[in-house]
Amino acid sequence: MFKPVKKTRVYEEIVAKIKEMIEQGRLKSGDQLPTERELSEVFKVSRSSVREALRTLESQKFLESRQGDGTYIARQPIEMLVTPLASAILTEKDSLMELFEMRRLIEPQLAYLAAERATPEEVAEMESILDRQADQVSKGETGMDVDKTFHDSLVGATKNTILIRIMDMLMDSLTESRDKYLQGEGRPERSLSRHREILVAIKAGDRKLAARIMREHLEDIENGLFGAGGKEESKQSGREGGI
Amino acid sequence: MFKPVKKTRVYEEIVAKIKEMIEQGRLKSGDQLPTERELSEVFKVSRSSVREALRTLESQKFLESRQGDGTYIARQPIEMLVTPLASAILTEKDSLMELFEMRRLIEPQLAYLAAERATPEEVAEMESILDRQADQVSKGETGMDVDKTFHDSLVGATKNTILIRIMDMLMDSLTESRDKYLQGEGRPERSLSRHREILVAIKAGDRKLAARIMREHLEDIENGLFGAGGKEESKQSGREGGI
DNA sequence: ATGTAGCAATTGGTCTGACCACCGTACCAT
DNA sequence: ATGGTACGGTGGTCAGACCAATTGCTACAT
Repeated sequence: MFKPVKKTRVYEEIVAKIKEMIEQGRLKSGDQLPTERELSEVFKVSRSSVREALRTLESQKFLESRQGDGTYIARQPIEMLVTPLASAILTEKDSLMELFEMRRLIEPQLAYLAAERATPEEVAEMESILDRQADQVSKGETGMDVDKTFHDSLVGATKNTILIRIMDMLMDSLTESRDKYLQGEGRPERSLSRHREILVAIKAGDRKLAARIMREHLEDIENGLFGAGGKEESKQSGREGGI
Repeated sequence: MFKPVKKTRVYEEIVAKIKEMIEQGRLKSGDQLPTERELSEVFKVSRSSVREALRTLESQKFLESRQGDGTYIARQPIEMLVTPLASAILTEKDSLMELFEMRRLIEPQLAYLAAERATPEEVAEMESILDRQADQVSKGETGMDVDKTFHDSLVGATKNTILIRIMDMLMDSLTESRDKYLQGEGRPERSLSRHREILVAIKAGDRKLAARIMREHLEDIENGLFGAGGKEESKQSGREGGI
C-alpha cells in the first residue's frame, strides 16, 4: 500500500529506548536511572520530554521515581523478564545445539513434574490430543501442530508459569527443527508412540518413567536431526544419562 | 497506626480527577476534553502538570491526543475501568516457589554439565572465588556477591549461552531471597562448605556427584527459607529425588 | 568514639512563557 | 467543483527558573 506515515513523538521514542534497555538487561531491577537532567542531555531533548516519557513508563510500572532520591527500575513480575529472552536467542546462529541441550536438560524433569501433578482432566485432554495426532499420522500428515500441542499440555500440567513461559520460548525457537524431523520416514509414528508411552507413565503417576521416556524421545529426535554418530561433540556426551 | 502522609503529586491528582469524571459518566467515550491550556487554568496548575497527567492516562488507554486536533476519551475501554487487575499476577510467594522449582530443576543438571566441561582455568577461577568467599565468611560477612559469582562461574562453565541467560534472569529475581537466607546463623559457612564439595566433584569430573550435592544445597536453602517441615506442599514433594 | 543537629548538594516536582508542528476551517482563485 | 492558501487553535517541544524532598557530610555536643 501507500506509506503508513509514522508520527513519532519525541517522548515515545524515549519510552521505546528505555524499554529496550530494560528488556536487553542493560537496566536491571533496582538499578537507578540517570537523572532527568542527564537523560535530557544524552538524548538531546528537553527535560519535559524526558519527564513525559518517565510518566508513561511509571504508569506502566516499569519505573518508580522518588523525589530527592532518583528514578529506579521497578521490580518486574518474572513473566515480563522471560519474554525478552526470546529475541536475544533468536539472533544467535549456532544456538540449535544449545536449544536442544536446554530441552534435554529441562523436559525430562518437566515430565517428572507433570506425572506428579497432572489432574484427571489434563490426562483426558492429553489423550484426546494423542487421538488427534493418531488421526493425522494415519492420514500421512506429520501432525506437527498436534505434536507441539501435546508438549504444551505437558508443561501446562506442571502448573509452573515460569517453566511454561520458558518452554514456550524454547519450543518456538525449535519449530523449524521439529518440522524437519517429522518429515523423515516413520518419524511421525515414532513420535506418536513415544507420546503414548509418556502418557501411560503420567497416568500411572510414574514420574521417573515419564522422565526416562521423555529423555529417550529427545535423543531420538536429536539423532534423527544431527545424524546418529555423525555430529557427536563433547557437548552431547551427556545425553546417555543425565542425573 | 499513623497515617503514612499522602505525598500526592499534582499530576496524580489531575489523573484522579479526570478518571473520576470518566467513571461518573461526565465524560463519555469519544468526547473531547478541554484543551490543555483550559485544564491548567481550571485546575490552577501548570500546563506541564496537566500534560504529565494526560501522558499517564494516555498510556493507560483512557485518552488519545492528536496534535492540532485535541484530546479525546478513548472509545473502547469503559469496561476496563471496572476490572482492577484481572490479569493473573502471581503472589510474591507463589512466584518465589516457582523460581526455586526452576532452580531445583535446572541447577543440578547444570552442575552435571559443568563437571563435564569445566576447563582447568575455570576450575582455578572457581577456587579463587571460594577463597574470597572463605575470607569474607571468616570476617563475619555473608559473602553474598561472591556466592552469586560462584554460581555464575558454574553456569559459565557449561558454555551454553541460552542456559547462561536463563540462569542469570532467575538468579537476579532471587537476589532478595539469597540475601535473606545468608543472614541466618551458620548459613554462610554452610553455603561455603557446599560450594567446596561441588568444586571437588567438578575437579574430579564426577558429574553425578556434582549434581547430587547441588540438589542438596538447594534443598538446604529452601528449607532454610520456607521453614523445614512447615510449609510442605504438593509443589515441593518432588524435592527428594529428581530423576 | 558516638551521635545528633544542621547545612549543602543533588534529585525529582512544578511553574512560566515561548515557539514549533499539525489540523481544521474559511476564504479565495481557478 | 476543485485546489490552493492563510489563519487560528491544538497538542508537542523547548529553555530556564524555582520549589520540595532526600541524602550525605560536617561540625558540634555528649
